[in-house]
Amino acid sequence: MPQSDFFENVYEVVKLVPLGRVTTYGAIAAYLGSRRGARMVGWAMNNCHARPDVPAHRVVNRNGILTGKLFFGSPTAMQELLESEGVHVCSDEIIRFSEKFWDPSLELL
DNA sequence: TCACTGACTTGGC
DNA sequence: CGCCAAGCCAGTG
Repeated sequence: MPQSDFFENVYEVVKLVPLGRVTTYGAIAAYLGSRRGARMVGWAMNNCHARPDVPAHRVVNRNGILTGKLFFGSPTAMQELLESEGVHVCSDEIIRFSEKFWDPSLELL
């Protein structure tokens, strides 16, 4: 076990997110069992720098806002990545987020 | 063991 | 539509 199974679980779910789709911290946390554990998901993403295979840019808050874009090194890196995958972003907010939203506890059911 | 922190969420004003 | 306070869990010092 690398660091923590919890983190690995988060990474696993994030990696399962289809290209062109996005998910939320709460959704992942809910899938793990703790809806309020969304902070842990964010914390796990903070460690995502140790997991290059984890598309953290596909993880946003429940409002569809690119909350962690500032953590990508470049303030536009996250947006560029999403745009590159077909996800339109405007003012740090994902357009038609409802359609792009991918719920692991729902789609991965 | 205790206390602090954090890329969140929700409810209230 | 905006900001504030509380709740939650796990990791680190």
